[in-house]
Amino acid sequence: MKKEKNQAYCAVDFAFQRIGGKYRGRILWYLNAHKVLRYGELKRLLQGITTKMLTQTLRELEQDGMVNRKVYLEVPPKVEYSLTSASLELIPLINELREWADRQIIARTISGEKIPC
Amino acid sequence: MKKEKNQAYCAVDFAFQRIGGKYRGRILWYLNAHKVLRYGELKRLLQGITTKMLTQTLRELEQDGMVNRKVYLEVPPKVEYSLTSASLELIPLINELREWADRQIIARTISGEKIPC
DNA sequence: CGGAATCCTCTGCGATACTG
DNA sequence: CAGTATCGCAGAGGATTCCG
Repeated sequence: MKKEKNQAYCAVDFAFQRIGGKYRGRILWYLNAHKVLRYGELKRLLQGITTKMLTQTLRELEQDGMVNRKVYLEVPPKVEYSLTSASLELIPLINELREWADRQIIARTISGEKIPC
Repeated sequence: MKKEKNQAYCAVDFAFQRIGGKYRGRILWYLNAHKVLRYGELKRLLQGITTKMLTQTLRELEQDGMVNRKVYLEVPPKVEYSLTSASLELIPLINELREWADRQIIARTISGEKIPC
């Protein structure tokens, strides 16, 4: 049976369905920073992600029109991922989210916490 | 054992941990639109949410410094929720996310889909 | 009115092994 | 290299009942 993403109740939900989840945000972020990334490069950047989750997340992003997947018919195989026009529009927003988060983290880091990356 | 929110790997993750999840986005959005909402008003707006999830999500948002919780010592009880300075900074971003989503939805609605709210 | 307490289901995600 | 295929679990989220 096909997995149906349950209907969003409103636009806010629709947006979060597309950028939420454990890795989506970072994948989009890395793809923007590097413009084009191969599967293995993404895997290295995402440090510790399993092939299952990476593949699954990339396929979902692709279905949502958030990434382009370009397959080169070579041996060994080569697949490149990049942002689409839709996800590119999102980058400035994700960047602002990141800056907001940075400010929050700094405000709390007086007590010692530190967050890498 | 206390539930520890696992450390964010980067600022992008930190942000999504605070606004992700099934209801957080809409709760923040509604709180902004109405400025102040009582527990029951939120419950009505969120249509179908259980008391468990609403209470739990509100408590997490409170711990994260994303909402204020004001208890009135009356009978019957009265509790009001509102945004904090931290979450207020997020509103313009959420609004842009919403507008982005609207554009995506319209682009797909040629095929008939419709999303309320 | 604004929850708390249980119990239960489902699924996001991880670990591991295999492949064209 | 870029995946696919299984198995398994913890935790997100739901349904229901009770309470000051």
